[in-house]
Amino acid sequence: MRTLGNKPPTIKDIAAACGVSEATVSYVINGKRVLRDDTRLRVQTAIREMRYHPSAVARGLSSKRLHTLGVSLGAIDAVEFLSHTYVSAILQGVVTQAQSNGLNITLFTEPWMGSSISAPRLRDGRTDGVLVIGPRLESDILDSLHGLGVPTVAVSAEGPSAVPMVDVDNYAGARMATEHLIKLGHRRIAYLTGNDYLASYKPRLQGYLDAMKHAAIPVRDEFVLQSDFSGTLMTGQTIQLLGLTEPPTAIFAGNDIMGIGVIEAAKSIGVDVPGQLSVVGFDDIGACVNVTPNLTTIRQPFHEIGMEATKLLIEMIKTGVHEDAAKPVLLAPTLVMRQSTAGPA
Amino acid sequence: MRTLGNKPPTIKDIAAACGVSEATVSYVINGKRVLRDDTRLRVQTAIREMRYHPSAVARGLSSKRLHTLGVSLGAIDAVEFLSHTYVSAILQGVVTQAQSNGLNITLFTEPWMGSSISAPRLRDGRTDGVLVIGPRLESDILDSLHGLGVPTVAVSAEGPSAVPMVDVDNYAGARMATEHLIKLGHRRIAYLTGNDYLASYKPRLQGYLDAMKHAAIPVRDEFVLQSDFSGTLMTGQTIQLLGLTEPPTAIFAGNDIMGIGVIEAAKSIGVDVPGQLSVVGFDDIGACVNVTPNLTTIRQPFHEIGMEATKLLIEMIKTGVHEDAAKPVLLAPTLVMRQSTAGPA
DNA sequence: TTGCATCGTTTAAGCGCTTAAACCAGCAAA
DNA sequence: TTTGCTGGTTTAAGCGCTTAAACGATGCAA
Repeated sequence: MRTLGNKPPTIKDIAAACGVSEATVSYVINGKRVLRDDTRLRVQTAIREMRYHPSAVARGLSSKRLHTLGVSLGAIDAVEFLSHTYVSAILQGVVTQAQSNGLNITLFTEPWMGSSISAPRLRDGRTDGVLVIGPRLESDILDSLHGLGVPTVAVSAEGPSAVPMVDVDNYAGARMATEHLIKLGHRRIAYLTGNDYLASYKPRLQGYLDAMKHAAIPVRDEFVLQSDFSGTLMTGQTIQLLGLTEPPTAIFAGNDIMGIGVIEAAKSIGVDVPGQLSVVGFDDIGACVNVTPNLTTIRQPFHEIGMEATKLLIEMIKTGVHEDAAKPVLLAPTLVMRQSTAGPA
Repeated sequence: MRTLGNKPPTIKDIAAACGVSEATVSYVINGKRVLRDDTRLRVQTAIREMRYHPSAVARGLSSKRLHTLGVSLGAIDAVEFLSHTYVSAILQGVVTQAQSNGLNITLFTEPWMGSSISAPRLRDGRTDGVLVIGPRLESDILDSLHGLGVPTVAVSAEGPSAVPMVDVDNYAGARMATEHLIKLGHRRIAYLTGNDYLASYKPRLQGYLDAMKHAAIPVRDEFVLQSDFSGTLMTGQTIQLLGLTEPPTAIFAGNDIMGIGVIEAAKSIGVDVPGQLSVVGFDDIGACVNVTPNLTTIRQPFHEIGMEATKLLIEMIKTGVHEDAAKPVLLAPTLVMRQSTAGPA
């Protein structure tokens, strides 16, 4: 047995050991004042020898900065959310940027309980600002945080909002995907849209619709389906689509998970991809290259999204201001052509 | 333009608004003393109306608890590390457990710089304890934290150590995998081991060796290769193995990424899996079911590992003690049979 | 009536830092 | 010799909480 928490040295201990005041030690640490060389050296040595490190908490209390950014995944269930590879991909970007600015990341695990309860918690001094990833559409999290004056940046949220936002250009991506199919000669193109509580799917649907319209291809009602990530629903819908008397020759899936699901479903009923059916996804998650055929998709620059959002947030924290209703930063998607698309039979 | 950070109300404001002392407000919040009903109600109302939430930092300073657990991915590069799906899987377990205990998670982004620099930073009051995931073998992080009295639990670390550890039973898993192949009739079984700075691969190798020994199958030197996650090295090694005059009929890969790489490499040179070559992986990451054929593998209970480690850590923090040199907690792996293994040709 | 719990609340110290303001040589200028 | 700087350091207040200890008002037994 061993007792934990033998108390770490404080600034007082260092000051005493060196025969100087606490203020002097503080100035040595923060370099905010010129000190005599020998004093500085003496203090630095003591710090090293006594393995002193200032308490972030005490520091935070007096300086109002904890050098930590909060990430709220709480708008929807944090655990489930983390399981989506795209969330970890964004998180990687966040960590990269935070790391190079000497900041740590705190994951808020509590689910969003509405502005009156949750918002104040995100302002409890633990973090200098908050990054909100993929808030549910109906959540008031962004406005609440903004209202409380918490530096906030959102990723994959619905605009316009007073909070700066970063996202891939969903509209452009969807249009790109659809136009790719049209260019290949497809005209019967179906679209599978994702969970309706996420912001990304509206502009994607619009991109699909506009691309069709622009090519003067009428959109059939039965070709636009609301799906979700669950395999069963997706499989059923794919089979249903392919069972139509005039089945689509191509399916644009709102994300890769669905795209892969479509491929599996098609294969399961003996429909050849891309021979009889072309499939395009969205996101470019790692699994795309593990399906046969590899999934053609629209790549989201997740890492950049995370980095950019974090950069904006750090900027806000530093300057202490931001423009109301800044335009969303939309990063460009790219078409990644693989093996799941070809001309129609 | 808008200025951020309009100051949140403090306990003082609430006290003033209610005409009571700050202590009373504190007691209302923490319930550590009996108060008259009307006082309590009055304070609670004010708290709600003024949207007050206590500063975690101030609280942390006086009570030495920030209700936050630190996760150090810093032993190796945090960003790269996060990209491994198994890290996010463990993280999910950590978040699950933390969430149900009302704790948040802080990701430490700084790489490990040696005990004298990094260890004190992890004791800066920002977190109540630290979870170290997959420290590099040569790192002294565990001993340093232990020496400083920081509540610490390690995942995927090498034992024995004074720090409590949680991991899958790597030895049992590897042995299970190898025995599965032996049972199928294989005798020429190769083993591809992973990066040598991670703790998991030693017991896995030993499990393989012992299984072979137990079956009285001599292990050929050329069948045991040190590989890593990079596709190029793996591909080359697979092709090299299959090019031997007496090639292996089965390959046990130290993890799924390598296992999938082996399958791809085999397919690329026209070797049928599992017809001519059986492959087993380790981990059971999602991608296993996206390869053709689906990868047979040893499943690690990542979620449970994360949960268990977090549970231990919370326990340590609560009690303030832990036994020196506790036995590592090893969770049971399971064999997941899919399509990449069959009897030898 | 006095003494003594009991209950509800306040006082005040302390957590470990930062930082404006005060202080105190030592030195140059007048 | 006095005055006024200047550079180096200390003083002390404050950040927003928690909590042991003190306090005052009641109620009750002796």
